[in-house]
Amino acid sequence: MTVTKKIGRPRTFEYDTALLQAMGVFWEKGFEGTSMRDLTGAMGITGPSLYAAFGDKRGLYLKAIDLYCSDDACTPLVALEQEDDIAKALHAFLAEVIRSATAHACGAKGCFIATSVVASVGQVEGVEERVKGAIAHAEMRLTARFDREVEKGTLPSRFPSKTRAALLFDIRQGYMFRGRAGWSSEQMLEDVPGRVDMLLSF
Amino acid sequence: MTVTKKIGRPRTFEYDTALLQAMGVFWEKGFEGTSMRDLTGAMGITGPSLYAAFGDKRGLYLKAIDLYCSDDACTPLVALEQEDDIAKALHAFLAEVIRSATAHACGAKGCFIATSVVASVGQVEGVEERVKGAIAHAEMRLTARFDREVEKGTLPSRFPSKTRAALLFDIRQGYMFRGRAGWSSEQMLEDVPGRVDMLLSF
DNA sequence: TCCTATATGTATCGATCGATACATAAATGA
DNA sequence: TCATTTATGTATCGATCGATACATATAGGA
Repeated sequence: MTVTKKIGRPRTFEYDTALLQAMGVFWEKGFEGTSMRDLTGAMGITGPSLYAAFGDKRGLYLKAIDLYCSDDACTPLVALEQEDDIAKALHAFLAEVIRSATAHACGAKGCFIATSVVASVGQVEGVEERVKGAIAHAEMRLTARFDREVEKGTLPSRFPSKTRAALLFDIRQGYMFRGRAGWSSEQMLEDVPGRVDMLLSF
Repeated sequence: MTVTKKIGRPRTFEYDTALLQAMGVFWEKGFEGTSMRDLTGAMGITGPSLYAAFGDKRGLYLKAIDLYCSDDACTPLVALEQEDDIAKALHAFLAEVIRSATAHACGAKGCFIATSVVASVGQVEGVEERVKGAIAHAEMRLTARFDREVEKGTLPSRFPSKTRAALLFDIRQGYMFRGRAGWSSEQMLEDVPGRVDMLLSF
């Protein structure tokens, strides 16, 4: 990676770190519930610096959403893709879903998209398309994981990867919702094995 | 029902109707995103009347949540309970879920609790316990519906009513989430039959 | 017909909202 | 060295926020 030198006074804060802090605040308080004071306080920068770097409050919000949806930000998906045994992979996926739903690094509960951003659909321009994109992206990766097993021969060729991926995704939403509502991870982990069996049945 | 006459000047608006209007606004805009101006405008009353009748903004919000959770406010549950044939009942339940997720009477999409109120958990005192209660209440009714079939003998005694009810509830959350994100009812209705079969398998 | 109790409408409160003007600081390029 | 460019810190903008004081209106009870 080349360090491109830019003219002008350099930033005294890390862009990505500040964005991550902002995401945490939005996650917990929602778009309207978050004030500029909340943001500048958590990000450790002043108002003008925030506006110069991220545009306005909405721009920062959309950038936080994009950050959450990018790369390996979704740890359950990463867990699903890294484990070769499909049953273990599904268990790892759901366990990680439950873990992140009850105790995420940023302190908030649930899923940033599913239990926080979703409420701003129709209120903040640019959110709906991003949520739609997040669903499509996640379901694509889930489907691909099932397809991998079909190609390996572990699952039959008639296995409905797409519909099972959709079901798995909805199960994920359920756990995220419960997590936000205060359910304990122990409560939710109980029926994981049974659900894994059902997801793989044919 | 006895009409209890009260002293003092009578209200010029209907309490329940105004509360329903308020719920619609909260549903669409969220707690923080809703202003008193939004509320008084939709409810057709002035600020002082609102405060006199509902306490404050938070009090009105909690009363709106209670209204949504009460009685037959949840039309999918009503559909599930009214149909005797369990397969048809499940289909009717999910069809009604999808219908209400995409085109509810109040104009908002998704589920008031699952895609709007959920974001205010931890932000508005009294919300978390209500969301928890709503989940418990819904799952109880779903479980009872499966148990009814077990008692009838339509489903075997070993049928896991409780875990299937939880799965059905999570499927509901998924549809509500997708509805809020802008999915069409046609898209969602596609895999309903397959999911009904899965819910009834043993 | 008063008295009490409740609801309404007008007008407005202080606080906080998101956003910015302005001067200053710190980097590069000529 | 000096012009240009970008970031920072202070101070503050008008708008809107949730909430209320006050006078007035309308009911039942004595």
